[in-house]
Amino acid sequence: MKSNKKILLVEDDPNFGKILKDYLTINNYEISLAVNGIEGFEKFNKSEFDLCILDIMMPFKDGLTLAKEIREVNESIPLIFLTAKNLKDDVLKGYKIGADDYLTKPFDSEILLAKIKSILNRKPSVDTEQKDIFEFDFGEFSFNSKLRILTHKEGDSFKLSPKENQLLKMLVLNFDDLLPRDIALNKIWRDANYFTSRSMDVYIAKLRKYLEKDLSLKIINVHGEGFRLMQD
Amino acid sequence: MKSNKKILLVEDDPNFGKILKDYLTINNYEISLAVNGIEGFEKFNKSEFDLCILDIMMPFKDGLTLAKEIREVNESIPLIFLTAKNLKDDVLKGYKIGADDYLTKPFDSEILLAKIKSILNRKPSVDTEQKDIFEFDFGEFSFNSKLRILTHKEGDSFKLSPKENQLLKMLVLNFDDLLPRDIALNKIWRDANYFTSRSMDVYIAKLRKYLEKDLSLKIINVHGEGFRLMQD
DNA sequence: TAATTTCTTAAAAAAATGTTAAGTAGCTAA
DNA sequence: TTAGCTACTTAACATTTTTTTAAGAAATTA
Repeated sequence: MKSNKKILLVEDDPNFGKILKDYLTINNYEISLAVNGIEGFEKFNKSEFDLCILDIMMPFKDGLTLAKEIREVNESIPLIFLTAKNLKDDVLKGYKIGADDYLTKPFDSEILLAKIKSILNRKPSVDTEQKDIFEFDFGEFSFNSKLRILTHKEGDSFKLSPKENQLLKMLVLNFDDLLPRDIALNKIWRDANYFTSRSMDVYIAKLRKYLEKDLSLKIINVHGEGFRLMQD
Repeated sequence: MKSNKKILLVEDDPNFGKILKDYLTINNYEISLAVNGIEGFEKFNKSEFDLCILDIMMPFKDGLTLAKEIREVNESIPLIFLTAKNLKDDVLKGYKIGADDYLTKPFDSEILLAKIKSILNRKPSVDTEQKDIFEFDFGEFSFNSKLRILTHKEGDSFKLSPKENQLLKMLVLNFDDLLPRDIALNKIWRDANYFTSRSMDVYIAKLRKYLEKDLSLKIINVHGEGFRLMQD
């Protein structure tokens, strides 16, 4: 049985990398092996993977930095980190980036295999991402989320900060519909707690200020649920 | 911000269990602590949980056996195992049952927290959230349970509170049929006792007030059983 | 009839949001 | 290097919304 699942393995130790690659190959995964973060990112961009296994400690570009870059391009691909030592800080950073798991070397290969299976067998998640679209028109505004510029018909235009931009983009993508708080927090702030939530409220206030140029547009709150960008 | 996520923690060491429970409680999770597999399964069946943390080594009924029973009833709830030693066999069995993760004692509490967040923040899988119905028509009303708006034909519309909304949704889904009190309490209040029951009565009264715009609709009480939304 | 359950209203308590401003950290240019 | 800029977070206080609790009346059941 061929699993036909494709895994990107980034590991700087060539011996260990080779052995791991062979082991996973025997178990019906298609493995692309990169020896450092730079090569890893190149390979990642060249083809489509189902999972990444990243060593954290690597020369040139470490696994966490690589993970961040990967997350910027693809926000849902599962990431497994390998740590040489049980460095708590690295582990926590990894989770913050959006790791699915981490393993401390030396680890048992069967356990890695079990983890991989467990992750890949998960039901596919809803992909909310719409990567290519970055120009939007709504109300009297046009909004370029790549340049982070919000322009009003009359000529006024605002440069948006990264967070303002992401939040507005999510609101616009869900125009007239609910943008759940948790979803936005986990996507933009990568964590949902009291403080990130308050921070989000501050950003909502900022966006409201921009949008008040068009009186027909409103960001309304659905108490306890989230926000909704709508037009009368 | 209240996370309102409910976790079933099954751990036979009372000291450790208590400390872990407190730690997670501080971090805004609602914890139900059971001291063995038998009690764990009882608690699991009594209310709705978002996640289970199971110690493997326990008297009477070990964590793996409990996990199997839980899986028979609920095939998607995330499971985290705690193992006293790094017993490979247990770990593999755990994954086979459908564990999301395991942690070897002693573990760092922050890491457990990161894992919990990571698991709970996963995007909802396709079959649960996405296909969810949230638009209903009944009597002279249309009801959007996502935006929590109940609209009467004449144009009147009400913003519903989260609890009003959930309760109405359950009534509508069981239109003309009995909605058992316990079911609703466990689902919405996540607990069935005297106080939640009184609270539910209050909400029933509120819903009746909204619905009286359409005289043909009624929420009738089935004494000792529950409520029934019906139309003459 | 006594015990239990439900109805209703009001008040109290808890939680979430709106808004402004101060604090902080990182970056950049003089 | 410092001063200034930007983005973001945190604090503080006001306000709104939601939920719980209490308590007496009414209804139902045994």
